[in-house]
Amino acid sequence: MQTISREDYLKAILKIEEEAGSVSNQSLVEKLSTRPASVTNMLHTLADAGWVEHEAYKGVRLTDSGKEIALSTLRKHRLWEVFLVDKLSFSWDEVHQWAEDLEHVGDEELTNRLDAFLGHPAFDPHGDPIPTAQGQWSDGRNLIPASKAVVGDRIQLKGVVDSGEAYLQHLDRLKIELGLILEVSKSLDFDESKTLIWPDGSEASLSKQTLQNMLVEKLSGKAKN
Amino acid sequence: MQTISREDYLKAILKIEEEAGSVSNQSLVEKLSTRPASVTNMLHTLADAGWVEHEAYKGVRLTDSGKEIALSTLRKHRLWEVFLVDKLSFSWDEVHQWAEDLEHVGDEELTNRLDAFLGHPAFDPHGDPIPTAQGQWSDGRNLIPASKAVVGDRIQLKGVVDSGEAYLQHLDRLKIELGLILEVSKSLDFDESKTLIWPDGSEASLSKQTLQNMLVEKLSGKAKN
DNA sequence: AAAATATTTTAGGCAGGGCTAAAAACAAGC
DNA sequence: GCTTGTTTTTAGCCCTGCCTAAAATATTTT
Repeated sequence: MQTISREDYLKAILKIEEEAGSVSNQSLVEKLSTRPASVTNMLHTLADAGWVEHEAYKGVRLTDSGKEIALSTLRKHRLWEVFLVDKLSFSWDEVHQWAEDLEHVGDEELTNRLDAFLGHPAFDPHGDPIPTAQGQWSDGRNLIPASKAVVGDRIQLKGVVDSGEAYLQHLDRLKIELGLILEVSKSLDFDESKTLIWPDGSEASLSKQTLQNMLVEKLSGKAKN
Repeated sequence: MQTISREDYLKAILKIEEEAGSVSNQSLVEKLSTRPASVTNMLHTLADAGWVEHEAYKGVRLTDSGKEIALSTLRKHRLWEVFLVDKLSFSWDEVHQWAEDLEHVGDEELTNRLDAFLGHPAFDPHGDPIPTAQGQWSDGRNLIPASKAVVGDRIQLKGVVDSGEAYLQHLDRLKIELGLILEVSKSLDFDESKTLIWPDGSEASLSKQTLQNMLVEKLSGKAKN
């Protein structure tokens, strides 16, 4: 039977599979801020339910039914995040905690109605793609970390790698939000920082770390000098 | 610390206090579909937290802090019900279960934003008053059960006593919804049933039980014959 | 390959909240 | 006042999911 904790584990496993390919207990300890023994415990529970395949000391893989639950939970999470930002006017750094709770509420029917009410959004407030009701969620976009952009590029922010509160607030303070178009004006080999130009003409220098977490699309049209 | 179960108990105690004046363990067993021993257990927990005063074998009363939590939970429950009906187009008999989950999500801030988004509704889809952020919720309306109406009265449905799914679906089948205005055309002493006239001119006879659960307002203007 | 280090599992507890069965307290009827 | 029936409490158990400590297995280093 599905519980909040089990859904959280399945969602974490799905995300780690995407990010890293294979899922170690250690990676779950980190992602879920828990203890190794708790992970082993829960993996047994999930394996007994047929949601994961688990071989001792070897790692874990989602089964089809486990992936279905994980995708559904992720879908709910991201739709509720859109709700909180679009309808209740929260900022993108405030919504994660509540979405963690909301993702465990509602069935497919409710989720689909929420989806329709929100206008079938394709991306959540952090630029992450929202799985469809059929469980599709590869977004087909070709995003690169802003750290890979070179001088002269015009780039548009389409997502973030780390959607933690601290990082998002950092972007807020820099007046960087989803959809913003920036131009790379300088690049320092020394610390791999870059200077960017905002649409209003202002400039600022961003650190390598900040740039690595920004997922951008290179715009075809070059900037005019 | 607040948990889902504790909030459920506090809300149940509040409702029983309103309905019956005093709260017995038995009444909680019925309201929460649980067992006597579970109630005793939880009342100890709630008393230790300072949310209720409990004297063995004597009954239980909410403290101020307990009442605050109960009212806040009830407020969230009813606001989410409005959301589900107004925004996601659920019918009034479908929303209770999800609202039971949603009422445990979010803080005051989220609740107040939801309230504003919904346009500060005063009543939920069953006609029950929604407590304000300050915990006021006496609605001042003077509602009577429809069973008290007499022939010739024009009555408007403003709420229901029992908002269980079965009863609400019964009303749906009769094309009775909140705000509907009916006229009493016949009254049978025999079984205390009454015949009512719909705005479209159709008629139907309602049982005593059905009428007792409908909370109505008598409209001042008499019906024209 | 052996030693040192890191990861995972087992063993055994704990807290929350549910349950049953039996005992205790209260309420009613005779 | 006793007896009967109902309500409440106690006692003891179960399940979920967390934890620590220690043992077992992998991996890395030398």
